[in-house]
Parts: sequence; structure tokens; C-alpha cells
Amino acid sequence: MDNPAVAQVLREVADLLEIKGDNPFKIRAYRNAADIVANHPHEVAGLDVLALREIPGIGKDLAARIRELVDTGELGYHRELVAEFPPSVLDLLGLQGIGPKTVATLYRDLGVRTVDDLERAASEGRVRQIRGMGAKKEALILKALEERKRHAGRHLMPDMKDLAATLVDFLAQNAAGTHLQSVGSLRRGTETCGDIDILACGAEPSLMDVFVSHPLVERVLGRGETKSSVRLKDGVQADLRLVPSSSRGAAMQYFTGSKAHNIALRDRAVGQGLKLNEYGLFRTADDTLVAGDTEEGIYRALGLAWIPPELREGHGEIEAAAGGLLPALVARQDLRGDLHTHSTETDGKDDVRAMIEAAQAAGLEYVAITDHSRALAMANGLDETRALAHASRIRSLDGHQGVRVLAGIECDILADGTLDLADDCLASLDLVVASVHSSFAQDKRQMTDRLLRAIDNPWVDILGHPTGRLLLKRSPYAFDLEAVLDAAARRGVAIEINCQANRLDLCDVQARFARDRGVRLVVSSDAHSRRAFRRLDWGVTVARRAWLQPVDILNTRTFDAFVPLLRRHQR
DNA sequence: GCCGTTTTCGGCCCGACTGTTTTCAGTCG
Repeated sequence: MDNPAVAQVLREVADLLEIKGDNPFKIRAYRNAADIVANHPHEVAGLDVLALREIPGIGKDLAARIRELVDTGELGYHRELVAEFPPSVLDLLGLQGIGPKTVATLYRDLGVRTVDDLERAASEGRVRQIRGMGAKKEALILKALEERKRHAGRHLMPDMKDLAATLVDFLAQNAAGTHLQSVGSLRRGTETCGDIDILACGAEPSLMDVFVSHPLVERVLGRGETKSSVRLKDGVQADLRLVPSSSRGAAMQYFTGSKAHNIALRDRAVGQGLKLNEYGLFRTADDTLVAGDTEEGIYRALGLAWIPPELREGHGEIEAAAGGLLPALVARQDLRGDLHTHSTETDGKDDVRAMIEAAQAAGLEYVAITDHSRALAMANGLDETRALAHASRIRSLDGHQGVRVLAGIECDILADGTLDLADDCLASLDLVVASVHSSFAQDKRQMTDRLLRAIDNPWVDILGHPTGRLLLKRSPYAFDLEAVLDAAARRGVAIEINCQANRLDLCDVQARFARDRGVRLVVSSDAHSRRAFRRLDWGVTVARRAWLQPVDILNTRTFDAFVPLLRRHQR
């Protein structure tokens, strides 16, 4: 059992305890333990009880429970809880506005066990009859169900990338010499993906048996000579396609898409007396093969430069490739700094020193520690006094392991657009990321004014996760993006591409729009633990899909070149 | 359930908002 699997069970125990109404501190202990395990550098399965107990937050009970789990693959305590509440009720917690108490009430009073049960109950008007609920709550539930339906079958890109990598590794161990590659929306780097497509070039047909026998496979949907489909846990569908090596490029191109890109490409081929399909590029007149074993060859034969998969969305990339105008896209190794991270001073999992060391390990030259401000009480946010004391401790670590360190803050933008901390405090810090964490329901006018007012504050350097969306869960708040971007461009405030898997905020289209309006962007991890610097990959994917080049992103600069570009140093 | 140089009990991050109340419960962050 690996760490994510252990963490998952602990998290389920916490959720079930919460539904049950158990001691909140016990719930926190389980949730905390789940985070610890998920972020632990070693596999907990390899640690004995004593070693487990040395981890802060893991005591006698949790150490024993974790051992039981990794030794037997099961947890008796978990089983007991599942006997009280069917595990399907955990799905209800994923609905916006539905928490553990509501789940417990719905189960107890209406026998709601599944999302489908809830939908029936709400649409039949039974929810409003429960004490403590009313017509508005029922409408809220129906809206949350509607949102969920809209996102059904979609999954976050980073999760799917990990899953695809697991499958590809497994296949690679069983098919030496085969070229394996995940294609489809995963290769293009879209923020959410519906399924996993894997291409195997030059493999034996027996690879299909290996594929359908993977432990994660729940059901085999189809098994053929060249294509098999399976359903994995969490309902993810994965397809494996076998193609001959001679068609590798054509198949990669075809299965990577997007549909719009492929249609435009085939249209271009037809105009040149050619025909493009998943087997190759052929002359229409006599069916001779023109290209097929590499993608580059296909694009070249069509008079185009090779187009990076992230751009293949039918958003002008073919015209750009024809005119030699494709951007030299930013890559992960172009990032030299991270401008949004948290430490144990607020809700981070690792202290400042560990975060700096992790930044160094991630190949960064500089990092800003930007803990929360006081309005985020749940995160133990900092007031002015604590912020300044924290800043001086952060600065004392400047240069640790050769990393330049900025003492910053992620300061809340309050409902009226003022900032959560006094200007003189913000002025004494090295960098201020301003973000909205409350009052999401304001109308468009209010929210726009709020953001504009925040941007007017001379000590705001970066606007953090600007739209507030949570992928597959919450829509962006209503505001005039164009007005905010124009103000940011005018004032020299940078706009963040937040790398959290469920944020990716700004998104690709908006980031491209922002750049075109003269806004400067940053790519920041918003890391709450030392392992989370990995997320920078995902933000870079967004940036690439936004056609961004290194010059468009402030934190590709060296430290000395970057600092003067901060808004506070511009006059 | 964890923790401890205020140590084996009694603490443990909490404020804003919403909808349901008629003084509060639930959710979110």
C-alpha cells in the first residue's frame, strides 16, 4: 500500500467521523495524519510503529492503525464506520454547500445514501420539509447537483497524468522496446480530462493482456487486437491502442487532437492533394505514403513547423506554424523563482527552512514565503505584528543553500477592496500577493470595484488566483476581467497563474488574453508543503497553452533582474 | 487522537456568511 492509498483511508475515516458527529479534534487528528502521510518523503509501509510514532502528529493509536492498514490492506475501524454510514454518502460531501451535518441529516431523515437519492429527494421537494432546511437550501442543493453533472466524468489533469504515468510504467516493464506515450487531452495538457489514451507503437498484441490485468482495472469494457478499453477505479476510462512503428507519428498526431486542430490539418492536407489519417499522410492521387513515422515529418510535409501539443486547439496555431510565427514556449526549467508559498507559520505543512530547501531542490534560485493574513483565521493568519516578526525570521534565512528568499505575505482582499493589513506593514515586506478568500457571492459591480481598489493599493505586487474558481467545483466569481487586467497592466501589478491542481487560475485562455493586454504574469505554486513545488509543472502547462514565452513571465528572470520589476519598485 | 520545560489532563486556528432561526447551526476557507 502506497502513501496516497493510506492517506485516502485516513481521510475517509475523518469524513465518516465528521458525519457521525464525533470529537472534532479527533477528526482533525485523522485529517492531519492523512496530510502527513500523503506528504511524507518515505513510504509509510516501510516504517515500523516506533518510526511512525516519531512523526509529529502520529501517536500511539494512529501508528497502530497505519500499521494495520499496510499489513492487512484493511482497517477495522474504517470498516466499523462504513457499517454506520454507507461509503457512498462521502460523495455527497463533494457537493458545494453540503457538509457533514447535512449529509447526516439527509441520511437519517430521508434515507439519502447516494447522489441520485439526493437528486430525487430535492426535486420532489422532500428536502425542504426537514427541520433546519428550507426552499433555499433545496435550491442550493439542486444547483450543486447541476454543477456536479456538468463536471461528471471529468478529472483534474495532474491526477490523470499520475494515473497515466502509472499505467505507462507498468506497460513499459512488460514491453521492452515499445514506444509508449499518453496522447489525447492529457498530452495537450487540458486542465481537466475525461479519459486516458495510451499509444503503444510496435508492441506485441499480448500487451493487451498486460493492460487489462493491471490491478487498478475494475472492468474491461472491450479487448481487441489494436484497441482495448478499461474502467479504472474512480470511474476513469483508459484506452490502449496498438499501432505499427511505421505509423507512430501519424497515430500520435491523430490521437493527440484536438478535434478542431485535426480537422483544420486535414483540410490543409486536402488543399495540397494529400490525405491525412491515423496511419499516415498519403498522396490522394496514388495513395503513396508521404509521411507517417514521425509527427515532425507530417507537419513538415504540410509546410508547417512541428506544433507543440499544448497549442493544438484550433486557436491560430496552424497559421502561426505556416508563417514561422510559433512562440518559443516557456518550459519548467525557465522558472527561476516561486512567488507564492506557505509555511507552518500559517497553514503550511513545512517550516520556512524546509520550504527553502525544497525550492532549491526544485531548481529555483529564489522563493517568496507568503503566509496568510489575519482574515483567514482558520489558517491562523498573521496580523501586522506577527507578519513583521515572521518576515525578520524569513530574512535571516536569505541565502540559505544559495537561495534568495523574499519575505512576503498573501494578504486578503476584504469585502470592500481594502487590504487586511495596514499599508505600513505591507510596505515593509518584500512582496505582497493579494487574494480574495471571502464574500464570493458579491455581484459583478461590487467584485470588480473590490479588485480594482486592491490593485490601486501601491503595495500590491501580485493578484493571486484572480478568478477564485475551483475546478469541477466552483465557478469563478463574477467580475469584469478586462477592467481588472487593464488596471493591473496600468499599475504594473502582476497577475498570477496559480499552480494548484484545482485552481490553475488564471486559466490558459485568460492568461493569453492578459498577456495580449500588456499584463505581466507570474507562475506560482501556492505550495503548502515542500512536495508541492512539483505543481510548477502544471502551471507551466497552463502558460504554454496560453502561448507564453519566458519573457512574458516575471519569475523567469534572475533574482537581480526580477526584483526591480516588482510593482513596489516601479515609479 | 495528539501533545507536553504551564506534561498525563485539558487544551487543541476562528471569523464571515447564509439560511434558518428568533438566538443559532452549518459551511467555507
